[in-house]
Amino acid sequence: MLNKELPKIYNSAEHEDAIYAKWEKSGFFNPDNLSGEPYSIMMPPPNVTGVLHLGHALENSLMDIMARYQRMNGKKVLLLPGTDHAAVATQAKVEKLLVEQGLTNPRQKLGRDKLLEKIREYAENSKATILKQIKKMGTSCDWSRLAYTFDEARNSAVNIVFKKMYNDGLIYRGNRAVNWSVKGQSTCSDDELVQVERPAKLYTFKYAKDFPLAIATTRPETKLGDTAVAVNPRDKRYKKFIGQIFTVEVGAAKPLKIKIIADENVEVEFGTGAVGVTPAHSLIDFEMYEKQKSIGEPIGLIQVIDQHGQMTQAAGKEYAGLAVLAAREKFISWLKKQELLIKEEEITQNVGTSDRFGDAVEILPMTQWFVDVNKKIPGKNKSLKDLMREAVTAGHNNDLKQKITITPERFEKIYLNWIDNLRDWCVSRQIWWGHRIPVYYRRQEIFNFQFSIFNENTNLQQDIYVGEKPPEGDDWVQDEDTLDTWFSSGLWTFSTLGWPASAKATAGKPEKLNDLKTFHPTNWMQMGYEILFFWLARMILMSTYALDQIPFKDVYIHGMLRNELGKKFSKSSGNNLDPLEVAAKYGTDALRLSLISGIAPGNDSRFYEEKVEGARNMVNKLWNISRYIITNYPPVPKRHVRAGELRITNNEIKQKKLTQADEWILNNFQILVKAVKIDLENYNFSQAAGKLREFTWNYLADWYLEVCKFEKTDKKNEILSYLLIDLLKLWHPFIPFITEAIWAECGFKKMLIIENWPSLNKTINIKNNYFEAIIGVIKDIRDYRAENKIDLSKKLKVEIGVVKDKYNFIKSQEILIKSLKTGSVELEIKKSNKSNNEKFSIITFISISLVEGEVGTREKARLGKKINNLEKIIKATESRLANQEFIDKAPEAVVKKEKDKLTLYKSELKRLKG
RNA sequence: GGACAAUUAGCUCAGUUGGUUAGAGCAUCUCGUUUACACCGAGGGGGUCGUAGGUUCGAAUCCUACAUUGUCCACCA
Repeated sequence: MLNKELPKIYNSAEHEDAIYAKWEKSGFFNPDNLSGEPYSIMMPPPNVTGVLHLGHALENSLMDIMARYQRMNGKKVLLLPGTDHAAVATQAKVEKLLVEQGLTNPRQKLGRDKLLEKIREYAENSKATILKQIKKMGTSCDWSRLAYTFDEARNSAVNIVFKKMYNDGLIYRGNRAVNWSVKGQSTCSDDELVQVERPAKLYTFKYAKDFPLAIATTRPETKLGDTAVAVNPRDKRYKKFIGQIFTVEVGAAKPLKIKIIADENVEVEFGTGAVGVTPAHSLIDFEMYEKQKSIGEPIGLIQVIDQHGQMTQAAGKEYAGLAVLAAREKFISWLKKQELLIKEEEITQNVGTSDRFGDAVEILPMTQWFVDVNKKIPGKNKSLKDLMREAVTAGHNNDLKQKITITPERFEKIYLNWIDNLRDWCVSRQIWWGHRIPVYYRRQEIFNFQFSIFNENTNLQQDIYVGEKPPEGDDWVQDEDTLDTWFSSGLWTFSTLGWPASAKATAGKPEKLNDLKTFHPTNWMQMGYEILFFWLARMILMSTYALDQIPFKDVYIHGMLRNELGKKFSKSSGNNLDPLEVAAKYGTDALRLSLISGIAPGNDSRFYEEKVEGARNMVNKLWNISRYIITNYPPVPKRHVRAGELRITNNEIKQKKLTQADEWILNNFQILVKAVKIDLENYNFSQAAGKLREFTWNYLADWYLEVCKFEKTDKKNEILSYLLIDLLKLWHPFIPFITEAIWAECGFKKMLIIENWPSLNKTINIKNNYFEAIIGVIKDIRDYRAENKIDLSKKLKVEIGVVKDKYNFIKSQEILIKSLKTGSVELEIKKSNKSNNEKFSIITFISISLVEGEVGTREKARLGKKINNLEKIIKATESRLANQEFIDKAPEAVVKKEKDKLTLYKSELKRLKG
């Protein structure tokens, strides 16, 4: 009757939404309803710019596997969901949409408030979509703690950290060369640049006829702002010029004073060995400028390009107002006319472009807010860089318990290398969608600030207010700029847990006061390697600095998903696989399983529909196995046995209540339970799933269930129930929906999601099991039939020779050998008089009497091949054992194994030849 | 230019401290609709583990060099 209710094919669409609703209603997604040791994972908040893609689907699968596994292990699990306002990305996207709708300059036309309104509308919409999609993935997160990087609680955290950094002198407003997107009218951090290769012209020239050295550049127009030429101090050709100042007239507003300076980084061999230094328009040159200043040999700084990509007054009357390219042409034609141009060559060059707006960035000197990564933190004698470094090496505060481990290890090196090269982090952005910098100025000062191009002597200290809340009095104006989105994302592990504990965030929810204490540092964080620097680094920075704690203990780095050709999935190339469509077609479980199969930590993997198909088949196989067990072996609840409990006593085992097959499957199941635990704890998701698949399909379905059709014993019902129940638990983290659905079919009232993770059954400790040997016999017969093309209906006469003391045993397996898909077999079991001292071989020979004459030659060929192979191995093994060095140096166990193998193979050979 | 990875069956990938006939899934070929499952079952074929050296009793695994592919960083002024 039960089987009538269960269709042959598992229909995912029928179950998924209902099951998710049931889980949600149960309250088990919320750790407040769980007890035990806390375990927390913060979901990397997806941007509110789009929809769920395969990368998200992978991440959700990984996180949910861990969350469910830990929950079943009796932990108080928090998987905290959230979304990211993704400052630049979102504003850029909405502006683009508005432009497409015909609004030419959204910022100007709409103004701050109206544009923000539009962006908010878009973001909220997108947020709702993506959250719905996360639910669709089956992710077991606590929706009551849903967070957003741009809500009030997170804003308060941002302001407080900003203020703390400011007070510690780690955030400063400085005039530095920064990356500027003309199109986006905003700064970008170094990490936000995407390097694009493109052809360029390299011009070699002299500033003036009598200038002693030539320099090369791809940006001639910036040379109107040169203030120095750098040479290597060991360069014999130029050494004598170091320190000299040359005044040249190149058409700029004022004659340029070019100082020859020394810089170790200039390569003597490269080009002319001399570098024109333009501090205003090159990050490296700006560093030289700062260095010169610090050693008391200052050089000038002349800004010749403005924020709109046009030449400034400083570039000279001829150039002012010209676009960069026009200025370049003009300058080149001037050089030609003056006969100063020496060489012109085509090269390819990498240009930093804005990640979000797509234009090549200009380097401009600007007054911006920076996080100083090298300055010592007051009272710490360590810089932020040091904190970031220590957290993954010696441990935060040199405490190994506060050390972050990165899986796979190699990313640790990449991370440390990045930290070494880190410059001060420019955190201010000139876009509107983001946390506004919590800094306030007096009116007249903001006027100066905005229109001063560069004035080192501006001192605004007394007129600046930095704080969580706006200052009193109405003559204060807030800084127009917003913060880099990573500033708020960096706080994610603790800003989501009620830090800072403002009255509002915790009102009426006393238990939440403890969230931070309970769940921080978080236990596990997973992310793609592409945001290692953006995010991992910044979370470590923020958490160690603000909380004096690491943000998480373990980081798991996953690779990127690529399509079957190895290309990145991208919207523009139209090769996108929509995870939701795939889930609709094959089921969410199949999608999840396929995403985590065949992946190794940190490595990219390819994803294609066939993979999902395979996973779907696995899911369906499990469905049918369950269907069969539930139908034919009454479910355990009816027999008043607790889920997963197997009542087998040592006595029963001794009394042979268990058959060879029973022992074999129970043994292998113990091995599986152990292996899955180890794999999950080492984040080997793919391997754990692989082993589950192997057991379920190849052990349970292909052998044990088949055996059960012929071997009827009292214990079968209990064993099968035990196996099914615990197997469902093991599978649950990977394929939560179908396992929960089957669980309900079993008749359990309690949900699978909070069942206890299977533990090892200590009564099952069986040695000397020979079921593998039975399998060997059966396979031999099948193999023979198939190879010799003998019809299953035709009777096959098989003789099995068995050593004396195993005769009764093999006799007892007669029915299995005859029945297990071996076709029609007439079995004759013969006693061999040999004594049995061969551990491995209980069956010494099988001879199959031939039914038809022509089969003889086929069989001879088949045997010949086998014999050949065996002889080869025997020869190799013999020569290995003849090698004295092998005997002397290899471990005893290895030598013994070789010896055993040799005896085994020799007897096997004898059998085949005989 | 620097760093990191990958290179194993037609394809996609495993291979956990070096241990001896190198595994899986898909594809392919042969056979089979026997009431859990054709989203199935049984069986077969297919790899000198990128190349060349080295270490070792023993190497897909460790070392060196090279090749190819990919990624990241730095950038040529």
